[in-house]
Amino acid sequence: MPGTLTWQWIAAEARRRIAARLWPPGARIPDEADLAAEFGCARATVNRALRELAAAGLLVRRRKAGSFVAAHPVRKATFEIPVIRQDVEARGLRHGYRLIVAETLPAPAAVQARLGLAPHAPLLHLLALHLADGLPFCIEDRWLNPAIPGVAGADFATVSANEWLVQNRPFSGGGIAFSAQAADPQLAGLLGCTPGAALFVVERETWAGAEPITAVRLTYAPGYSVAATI
Amino acid sequence: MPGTLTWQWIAAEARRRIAARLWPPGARIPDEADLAAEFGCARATVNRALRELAAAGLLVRRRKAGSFVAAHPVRKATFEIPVIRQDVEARGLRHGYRLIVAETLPAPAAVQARLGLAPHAPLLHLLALHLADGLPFCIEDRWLNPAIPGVAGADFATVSANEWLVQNRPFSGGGIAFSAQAADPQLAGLLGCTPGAALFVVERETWAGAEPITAVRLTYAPGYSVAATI
DNA sequence: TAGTGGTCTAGACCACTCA
DNA sequence: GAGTGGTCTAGACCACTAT
Repeated sequence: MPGTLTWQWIAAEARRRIAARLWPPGARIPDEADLAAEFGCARATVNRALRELAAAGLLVRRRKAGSFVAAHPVRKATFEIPVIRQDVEARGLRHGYRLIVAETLPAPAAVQARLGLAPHAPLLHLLALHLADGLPFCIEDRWLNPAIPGVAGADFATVSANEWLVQNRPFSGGGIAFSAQAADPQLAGLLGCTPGAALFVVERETWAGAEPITAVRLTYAPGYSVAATI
Repeated sequence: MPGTLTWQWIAAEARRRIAARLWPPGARIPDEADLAAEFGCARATVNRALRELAAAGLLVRRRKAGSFVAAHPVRKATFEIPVIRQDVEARGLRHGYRLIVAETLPAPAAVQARLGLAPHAPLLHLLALHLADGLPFCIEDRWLNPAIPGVAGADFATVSANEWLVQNRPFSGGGIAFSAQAADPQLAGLLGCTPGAALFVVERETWAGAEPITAVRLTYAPGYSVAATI
C-alpha cells in the first residue's frame, strides 16, 4: 500500500488476487464502489484499473451483472506491424527495393473476395522485392484499388507501395493473418532459397471506411520471425 | 458533432485530422487544454481520447513537449492466444490429446537461455499431440520448471500442460514468436504430413514474476494460420 | 425496476522534461 | 523555470441488462 501510482497498484493487486485464487476463475469480484472504499480511492480510479485488466483478458465486465474473473484466461499479444524498410533497418541492415511487375488487370477471385469487390474489376497489381544488405528479404505481392487518389501519379518503381500507402493513405481498419507456405519455384527464385523451403507469410487487407484500399501478401525469406511480449 | 459518446467522437475526429493531413506526420497537435476548449468538454475527456490514439501508435506523447503525430505510423495488431482445446473447438471440431513423452532431464542450452536458467538444471520435458476430429492438429513440445507447485501431482497424460497451466499457474509475463519451419521426419510422422511441408510454429516463454514457468514450442499441422483485425 | 459499469465534469496536484 | 501530459477526486448522469 505504499505510494505507488494508484491505478497501477490496484491493477497489480487485482492480478495478485486472481493469481492467488482469492478471486477464482468465473467468480464475481466486488463492485467498483466497494473496491474504491477498500482501497480508499475514487471509483474512477478503480474503474481505470479494472478496465486495463478487462482489456488484458483477465476480467469480463458486464453492466448490472458485475465484473468476473475470466473462466478461460485468453491472453492477448500485441504485435507491431512496421513498414518493411524500418523492419530491415531495425536489424541494422541496409534496405533495398526493386519493382518487378506493375500491371492493371482483373484480380483473382480470392483477392476480389478479400476486398469485397465486384468480379472483373481491374486492380493495380504490383510485385516487388525488398532487400536487406542486398539479399532478398521479402516479396511484396500487392493488389491496389486504382480509385485511390494519388495512385495514378505515384512511382512505385522508386517508392514501395508499402511505404507510399503508409504515408499517403492511412487506413481505418482491416485484417491480418500469419501463416506458413512452402516456396514454389517462382518464390524460391526471387528469394534465393531452395524450392520447398518453409516461408513465413503475412496477408493483410486494409480499408478506408467502407472502401477497400489494398490486399497484400508478404512472403519472407527463410528465418524470418515475428515476436512480441505478453 | 452529434450526440455520440464524447471521447470516442474526439478520437475519431483526431483520426480524421491525421488522415486528412490537417495534422501531418511529425506535427505537434494542440494542447489537451486547447482541444478541450475547442470541443467543449473536460480535459480528462480529451486525455482519454488521445491516450487511445497513442496506444494505437498514431500519436507520440511527451510531457512538456506535447503530442505529436507519429512520423511512421506503426500499426499494431492484437492477437488472442487461446488454449489449444478451445482453438480446436472454436473450429467446430472435437479436441483430442495424447501424451507421447514425459521425462525429466537437463534442457537444451537454447531452452535454458530462453528461460534464464542455470545450465544442467533438470526440467520436465513433455511432448504431446493435440488432435482435431482425430487428425493431428498441433504438437506441444514443452519444458516445464519442476519447482512449480502442483507440477509433481499433475497428470499430464489426461490434461495437457497447456490447459493445466492456464488453470493453475497464471503467468505475469513472457514472450511469443511466430515463424515457419519445414517438417523434419519426426514432425512429419507425428503430424501425418509429408516431410518438408511448411509448418507454422509458435514459441512462447512465460514467467511468474522473476521465476520461469515454461518454454513451449507449438508446431501446427499444415494449413494453420493466425488472424486478427487491425 | 434496480444495480452495475461507462462516461463526463471541474478542479487539483504532481512528474517529467524541454528550453 | 515553466509548460505539458499523467493522474486523482468527488460527484453526477446515463446505458445497459439481469432479475
